[in-house]
Amino acid sequence: MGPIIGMSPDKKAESPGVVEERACLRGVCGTLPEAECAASPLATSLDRSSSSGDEELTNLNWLHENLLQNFTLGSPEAQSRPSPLFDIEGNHGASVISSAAAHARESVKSKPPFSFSLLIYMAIEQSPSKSLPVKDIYGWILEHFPYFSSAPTGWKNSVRHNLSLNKCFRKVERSLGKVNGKGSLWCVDPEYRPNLIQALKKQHFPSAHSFCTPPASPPSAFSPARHLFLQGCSLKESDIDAATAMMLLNSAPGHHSDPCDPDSPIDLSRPHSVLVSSDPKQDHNYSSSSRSSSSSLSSLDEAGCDSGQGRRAGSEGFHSDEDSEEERNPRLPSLTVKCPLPVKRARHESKLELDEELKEAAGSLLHLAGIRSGLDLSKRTAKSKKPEKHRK
DNA sequence: AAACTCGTAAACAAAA
DNA sequence: TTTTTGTTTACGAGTT
Repeated sequence: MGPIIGMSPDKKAESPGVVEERACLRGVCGTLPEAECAASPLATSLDRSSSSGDEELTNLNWLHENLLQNFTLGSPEAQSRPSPLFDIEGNHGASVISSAAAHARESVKSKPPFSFSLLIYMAIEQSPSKSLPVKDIYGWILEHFPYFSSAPTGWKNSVRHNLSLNKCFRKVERSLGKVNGKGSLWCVDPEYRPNLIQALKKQHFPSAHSFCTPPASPPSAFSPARHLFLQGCSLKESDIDAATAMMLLNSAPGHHSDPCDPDSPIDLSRPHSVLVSSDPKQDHNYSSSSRSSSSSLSSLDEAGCDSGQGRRAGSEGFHSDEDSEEERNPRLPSLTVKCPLPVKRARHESKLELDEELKEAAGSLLHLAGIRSGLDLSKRTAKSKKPEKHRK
């Protein structure tokens, strides 16, 4: 989706367009000491490009900081220290820095350039237990996206709506003994994590993706050819790749346990974790059959690991034991259904592929330090080229 | 033009 | 009883 779209008429005033899209920077700054935020070379890059209104770069900044710091360095101590990219560009004038910081402060009220599903995903992934109750998801979003603090409360409805309808999220009962609090915990279905990562990438750089990725290319987000191309022509996707890679690393085996997965820690060598389709239709998978979105799970379905049916046969959600849940999710404890052989082969190949991806991810991160100064600020995605008027 | 995604609103039920 | 949580349906708008 576009960064700031789908607003109802009453929200128009709250989505002042591209300029405020820079406020995504604020999402980061909200979690970092302001001085550090201001001193970020990314912020200075923003400042330098601000006159040209390169909102995409801003998005990049946001993604860069938010993902790299909040996700990868999500620990408090990590957040308290400078970004690993902090020194990339060396010193900049204090006025430039303060200007960027001021700009970030100005744009507190802009809507995040992420869909709710991605916001939820980020919230859950950032939690130590990789699961959150709805209330904490609200809290995380509010904390990192102050826009919502002043937004109409309907966004909470949207969050719940997403949790319910989006296959990427699964409901887990609170652990025994923890009776405090209402409702269940929500976690990211590891099966769909790659889709969300993919969505995260595509959310910002759809055109770059389509341009750089051959139609018949393997689903790897780090194809060597594309990677080389990107190094030559644009930093943007490599940024995203790096951020995504960090998320992948963050989800690497042993990194954390996943309440949704009895076999946690998550093993990215699982087919689900590497079956990253380039099909944008797989980014978000609402289970509602009324939206015909079951077809959007084609690759997973074809892998024999997903029934393609909504998970809601009633309101049992994740814990339904009456429907085809076992077929739908081979990772459930009671599961006996196994993926077909071709899928197993794909697992093995995918694991090798993943290793390569992780290696390249590290390369991308290193690469970031080297070519940031060579940013092609003139390159924009189709979406960012759109007239900056509000929709509707 | 059609299918799709996404955001939003709303109604409703269940649980705390 | 009120609030929160979860589900479902519907619709509009933008995108592909």
